[in-house]
Amino acid sequence: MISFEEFIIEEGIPIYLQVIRHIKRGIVSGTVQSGDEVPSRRVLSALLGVNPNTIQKAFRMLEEEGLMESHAGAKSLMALDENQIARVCREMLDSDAKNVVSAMKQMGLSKADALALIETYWED
Amino acid sequence: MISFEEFIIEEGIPIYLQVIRHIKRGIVSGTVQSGDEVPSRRVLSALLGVNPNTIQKAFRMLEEEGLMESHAGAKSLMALDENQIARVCREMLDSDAKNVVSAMKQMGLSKADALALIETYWED
Amino acid sequence: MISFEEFIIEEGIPIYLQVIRHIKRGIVSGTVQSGDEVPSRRVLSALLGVNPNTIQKAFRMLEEEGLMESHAGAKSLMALDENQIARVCREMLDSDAKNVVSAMKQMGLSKADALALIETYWED
Amino acid sequence: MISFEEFIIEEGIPIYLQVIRHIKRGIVSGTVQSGDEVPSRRVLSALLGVNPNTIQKAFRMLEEEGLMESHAGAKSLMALDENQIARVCREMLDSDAKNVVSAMKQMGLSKADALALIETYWED
DNA sequence: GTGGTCTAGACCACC
DNA sequence: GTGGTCTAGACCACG
Repeated sequence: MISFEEFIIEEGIPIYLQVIRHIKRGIVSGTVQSGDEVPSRRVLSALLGVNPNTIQKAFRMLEEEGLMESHAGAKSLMALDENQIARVCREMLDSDAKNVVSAMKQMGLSKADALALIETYWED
Repeated sequence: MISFEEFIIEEGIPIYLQVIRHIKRGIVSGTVQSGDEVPSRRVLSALLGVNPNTIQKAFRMLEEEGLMESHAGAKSLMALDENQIARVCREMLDSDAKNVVSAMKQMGLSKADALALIETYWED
Repeated sequence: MISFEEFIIEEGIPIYLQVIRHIKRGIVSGTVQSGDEVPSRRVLSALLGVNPNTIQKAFRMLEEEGLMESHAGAKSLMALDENQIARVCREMLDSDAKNVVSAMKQMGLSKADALALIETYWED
Repeated sequence: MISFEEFIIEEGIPIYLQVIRHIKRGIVSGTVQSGDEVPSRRVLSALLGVNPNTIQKAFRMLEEEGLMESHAGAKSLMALDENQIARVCREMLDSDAKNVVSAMKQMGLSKADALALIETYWED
């Protein structure tokens, strides 16, 4: 069962995108694997305090991307092959790294300063 | 005059928030200073290819935060004191650093791996 | 035993309503009479390829309307008196006739055109 | 401007389908023509007493079917060519005629009885 | 003012 | 219990 223990909703970003991102990060870390069971719409929406439809939208997009399988009346499962896992890893790491580098550069930090800053926050 | 040369609109995030973020990052980098002139709503909306109302919304929120001053019929100017600059720097760096550290940790990267990844992307 | 030989499920209308309508049309035609046996939930759900709960819902509404009687462990039977038969006939014919007349009028057909159209389709 | 004067919501059928049907019947009757203006989402939803999204869904499907054109910030217009008009006419008349003939036959009416019934209701 | 999207709650059919 | 759909209200960007 995929965990949403430490999931915290951020403001300003669509919740369904945050749910997708959470699962994809789990794929990258290896804690989410093919065949893993996904919490039901009702359970997860109650856990996160959002509407079941918001969860449904996230799951539907994951299904359209070919990462999940849903069948009416049955549990939803992750369905990942090697290519998909590799693609997700590449996309997620690329996206986050690019974003933070762009932000740091815009704020005038040197590479050394940026790395030092991130190293500092790592200990939190 | 505050520059929007390299400003690129991202999808999925409200544009007015991106405009605010751009200016705040300029404050952090020092390229935006107190007294600097802000492009007019009309000019900036044309430059970015968005609606003047969207720019208006960003400027209004910056005014409410006390970072900008607008007067009818006159140029808008940045109005920053030391405390505000310090606050903005702290908030922006804190936010971006926390986000990337959280993301990397969720994806199971070690500190060394994360720093190496970011270092790689810095050269782009 | 009430027949569901020619029953075909339409999309976009709740199935339990279609089941109720099928039985009521049988009442109008006289092929469904008081005392007639109703197929069991299990048999009918298998025949129509739908879930037993869906049939259960249709039967429960027919019971609440006083047209059917169910007893635990026994066959369900139609229970119709003259008033109910008359009411069902009136409601069903009235509803269908009104609907088609309204539709044809909205589509600008003259009475003669509408009657000719229906006459054509009758031969199908 | 397309009229929704005599539009009455029926229960048991999705409202957005009823809105689509209303417009298509207008196309059949010729009261809805290419280039005709469509009431805005807000105006129509208020008029019918439903949610703007329900109207939006109907309009979106009409757009996907190629019968309407919508542009953000601008009025929506009907966009019909001869082939589309012919197709809509055929589909709508066919559907309504088939439905009523099927219903009347299931209820055991003869062709003469059915025609007489409809003729009676025409005068309403 | 316009249309587009996100979030929310209720209902349907299925297992 | 499950997922799928319909209706509802608020917000965003646009003209």
